[in-house]
Amino acid sequence: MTASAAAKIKRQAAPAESADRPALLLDWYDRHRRRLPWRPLAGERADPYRVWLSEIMLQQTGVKTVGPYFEKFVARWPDVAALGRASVDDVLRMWAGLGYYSRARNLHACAVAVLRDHGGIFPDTEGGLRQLPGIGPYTAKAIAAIAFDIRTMPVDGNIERVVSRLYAVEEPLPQAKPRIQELAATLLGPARAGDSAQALMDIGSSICTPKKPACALCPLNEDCAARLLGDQETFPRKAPKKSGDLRRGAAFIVTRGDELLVRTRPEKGLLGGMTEVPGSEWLAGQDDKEALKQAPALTAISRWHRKTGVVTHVFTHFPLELVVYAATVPARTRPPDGMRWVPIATLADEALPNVMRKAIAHGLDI
DNA sequence: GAAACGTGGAC
DNA sequence: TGTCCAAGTTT
Repeated sequence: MTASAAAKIKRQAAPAESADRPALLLDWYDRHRRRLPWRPLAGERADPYRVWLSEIMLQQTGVKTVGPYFEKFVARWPDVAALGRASVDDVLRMWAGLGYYSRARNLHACAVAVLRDHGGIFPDTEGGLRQLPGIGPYTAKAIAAIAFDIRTMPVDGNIERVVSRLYAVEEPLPQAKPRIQELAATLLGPARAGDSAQALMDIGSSICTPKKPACALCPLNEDCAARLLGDQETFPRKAPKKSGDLRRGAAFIVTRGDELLVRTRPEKGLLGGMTEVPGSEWLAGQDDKEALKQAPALTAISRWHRKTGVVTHVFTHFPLELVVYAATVPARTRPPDGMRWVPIATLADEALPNVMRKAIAHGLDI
């Protein structure tokens, strides 16, 4: 067999090997990368603090949502030392509305640990990063690659989708995670690991989208297995997820002049450490009358006024329906144990999750 | 390994 | 309108 014949057979047998995917990826990134608040200009060194902060905020949260929060945080706390000296309550207040509030606690705990145990300098290894609160396997790899140019491939939801399509991975998620991690790592070149990962993320978010991917624009389209099958949208395979049962409860809006009665939720669990108005438990199959029995014990209240309609909210694992009861009490009425009065005018500064903002708006007719 | 953990946007 | 998805971690 001649050399050219052998080469032809090889091309046909293994087209994936004919393209230098890592180089294609980096070329594409240099021309099309998104400009984002936490990304340095091309060629500039990444700031580990900004990389870390953005990675924590971006966990299960969209780029567009994170933008304003990221700007607020870096304006108030320009480096990890400043954040480490802040109070958890201040951090929680700034985080309010972003969701997944344990991230905010872990963010603060991480800043404190970096300050106390590492002299205010982030560890520059994957293993060192992994030890810090709020930094799991993905985030450790992401910071290592993006901030420290360590040759490792973080795999997020975007990269999972891109890689599962590129190789037409039939195994469903989450079982396929180890396999996808391996395949993703083959897209790493000899250098610029962070840019390789961010190239895949950008492609995943703007080209290799969940619905109707724009394959014509993809630098890896020539030997994408899913595209060759004409089956792009069906990857990644995943088992259907079950939604939780509807839970019901009551929220109690008690006003004393221009002040509102609130309390702080326990540190652990749903909306941990956040501010709320007093309320009943949230249970499946609970009715209004049952929920009203759990109203705060205030003898000054002569009657509850049930507001028309309900407040609905959807959490990750269950939908919620809240009925709202309102009442007013005289000036100088003492708050029940564990509760406090806050001026309605300063509610914007409270660590109020969105479900509570909805309930308060409904109860106050705002 | 599965379940808990927020919220908003897109279709 | 309901469903899916978004730079996952913790228990």
